[in-house]
Amino acid sequence: MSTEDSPERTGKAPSLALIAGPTASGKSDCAVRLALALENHGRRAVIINADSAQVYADLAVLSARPSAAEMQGIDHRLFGAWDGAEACSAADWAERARKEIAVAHGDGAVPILVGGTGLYIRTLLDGIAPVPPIDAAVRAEVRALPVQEAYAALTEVDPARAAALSPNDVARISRALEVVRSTGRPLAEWQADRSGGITDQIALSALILLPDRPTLYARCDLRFARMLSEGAVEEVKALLARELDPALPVMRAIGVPEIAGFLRNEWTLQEAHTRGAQATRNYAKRQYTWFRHQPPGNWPQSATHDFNPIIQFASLFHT
RNA sequence: AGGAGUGUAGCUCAGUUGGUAGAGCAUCGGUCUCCAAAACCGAGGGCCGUGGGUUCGAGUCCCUCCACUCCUG
Repeated sequence: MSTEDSPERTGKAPSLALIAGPTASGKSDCAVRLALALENHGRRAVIINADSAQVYADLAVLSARPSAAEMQGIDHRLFGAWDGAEACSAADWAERARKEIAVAHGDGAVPILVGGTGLYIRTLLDGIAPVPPIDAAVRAEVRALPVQEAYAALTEVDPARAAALSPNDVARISRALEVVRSTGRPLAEWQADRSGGITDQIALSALILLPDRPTLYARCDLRFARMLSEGAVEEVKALLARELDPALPVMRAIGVPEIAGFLRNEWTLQEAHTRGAQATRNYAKRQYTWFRHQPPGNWPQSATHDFNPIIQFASLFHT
């Protein structure tokens, strides 16, 4: 139900809020605070997950998915929406996020995107090359190749892409190779075009959370320690019992390999703790770099402790 | 106290028959078009425990001292 003076009624593009930042920057908390502030002003809000790990049902503790109490009655979407047995791609996620955003708009609610997966957010906003789904057999075949062979093969079929990549870049080499083999066209041809982006259709209010590095790392350590005391080991035990393909994203989420090693008696719980905390920090640093350089320059940045929804997202309140 | 051993980058360690030092990890910087909590690229950083000796030249050999570890008492 939209209020009299909502953007929809005034003919402006519907609003979309976005809170992004590295892991442990306090995004979820900020999102809930923004949602509550909006509701206090008579606007409904829906929080939509934009994190590639929180998407999996199997990872509640290890992905730091907000609990019912933390959600504080605000609608949350796409949290635990995928079964760990299936891999969620950037385009898969973007498609569902688009739908959730449309539903929210239809209800007169403000969708608030929260997450740390830059590629997902970019795919949703800017769209992505319309490469058709890759033939499963081709994908399996390509991924089974040792890097050097894959690189050599790519040099044959798509020399331009091969030249642009490091011969060690397994992920991108296999992507480029599967695209040519499956579609018959090199990646560059597909990438000449982008589709699916929603930037033109919405009024985006974005905020990037970038706590100072020492604070962020301290929060990463705290976060992993908390996970261990809140059932992370049990969660991994249950996940391992499913005997999924170890190459699946769920199986590689931070904390899973580390705790799995402990459960296999390869190292101690203390060691798993150390490794998990380290992996969290390493990840946070990569995200830091992404969020510092990849988003458009006009997206405001903020240290977490500065967060004040009414000031940072003023445009959502000036209706 | 005696015996043995170890002291090289923030950490774990390599350093061949003596020619003023390397790796992995961490840290820092960066890349990023469909498994991105992925994958990859780059940089900085060492009076080689201390003091002396041998030598043209010592992390590398000899002695002193200091620290730590283990064993025996």
